[in-house]
Amino acid sequence: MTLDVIKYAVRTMARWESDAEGRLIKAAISLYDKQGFQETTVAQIADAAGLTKRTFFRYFADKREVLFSGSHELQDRWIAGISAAAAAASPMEAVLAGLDAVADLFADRLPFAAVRSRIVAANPELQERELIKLQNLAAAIEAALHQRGVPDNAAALAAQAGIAVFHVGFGRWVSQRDPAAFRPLMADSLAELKSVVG
Amino acid sequence: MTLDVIKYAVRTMARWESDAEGRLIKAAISLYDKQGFQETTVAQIADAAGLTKRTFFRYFADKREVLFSGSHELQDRWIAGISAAAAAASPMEAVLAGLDAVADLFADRLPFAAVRSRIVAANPELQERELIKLQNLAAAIEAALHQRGVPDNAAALAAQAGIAVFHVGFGRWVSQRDPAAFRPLMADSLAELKSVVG
DNA sequence: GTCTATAGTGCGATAGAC
DNA sequence: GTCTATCGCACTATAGAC
Repeated sequence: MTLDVIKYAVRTMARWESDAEGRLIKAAISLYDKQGFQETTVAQIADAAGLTKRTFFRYFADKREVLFSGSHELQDRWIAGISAAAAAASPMEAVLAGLDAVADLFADRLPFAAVRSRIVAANPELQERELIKLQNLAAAIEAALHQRGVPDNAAALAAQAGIAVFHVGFGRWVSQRDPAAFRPLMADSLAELKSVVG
Repeated sequence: MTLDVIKYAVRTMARWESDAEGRLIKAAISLYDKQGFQETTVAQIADAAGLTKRTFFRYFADKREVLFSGSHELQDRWIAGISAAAAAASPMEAVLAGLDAVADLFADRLPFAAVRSRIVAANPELQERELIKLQNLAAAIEAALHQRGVPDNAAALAAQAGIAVFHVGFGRWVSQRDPAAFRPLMADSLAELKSVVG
């Protein structure tokens, strides 16, 4: 199955450049960073990627979504981490197992994440999208906790607490230089949460 | 100065119906609820309020903002509650003093809030706007804590924790019938947060 | 209040692989 | 001929400029 996909990619490379989606993402980030999000048109992005506007919208529902293609994988890993947590783990322990499971995802992406964060920070529209992605993640976490038998309120609050730890920790991570600081910064963020609510 | 304003209001009441903003809000909510947010045009709202499209945009930056006119007052009260908290109060205690201070704001608005919540829940665009308003509130809380001498990390996490409690508690409040349940539901939400992170 | 530029959509056409 | 990725074009809606 995987082999077929690779074969197909190689074969089609002659006709169409491969990885249209990846090229669109790269072009978009580069342009958003260079000249601003609002100032960049979809036509410019498509052009830079050697594609057309119509193709851009085949991959992304709108101009913002191109910066959030990774959110699915983030969510999948987090949920998988929760499912893999020991049955005896508390709701919060399960949520933190999910957070630990996503750390590897970011190990080699600090430079990318930093640029992306700058772009998002400069644009309210993008911040809105980022927040709803985090809320979707929270909802998925809540559902995963439900499946472990965690009651409504506990699931909702544990999910929100997990997202708060991630959100704050992530902000710290992209503001510094060490890619490996991801887990320690998340641990700091969690410790601080425990300290303030405790 | 104040007298001039009153004179002006009285004079203009004859020519124009008073409280244009309030009429626009009522008209918008009624139409959004009846026929959907996307399906409602700004022209329809203005028409129902006996005003023009141009006037709508003088009061609200866009079609969504009309549902968030109360956010400023919410933020002001919350911040005032924090500032009024005892100097000896912990960061989280200060945040909760702010939360307590906003309770009165909602005492007589449960029917309105319930309709509004239904509208927002049915619309991703509106959810995005709601989330960024909550994040702005979190940022304001964080700043208020800073001013009390609370260090960065603690301020950020206490603010996020407060918003999480409010967000979950508010969702429960609009799902039931008792307007007076606001404070008890917030207390439940807080207790659950303490339980899961503790 | 009119005009322009752009976001975003619907639908059919095309280019190439099988 | 069938399938898929991409393109072309015409269209609506709207935000912003004048």
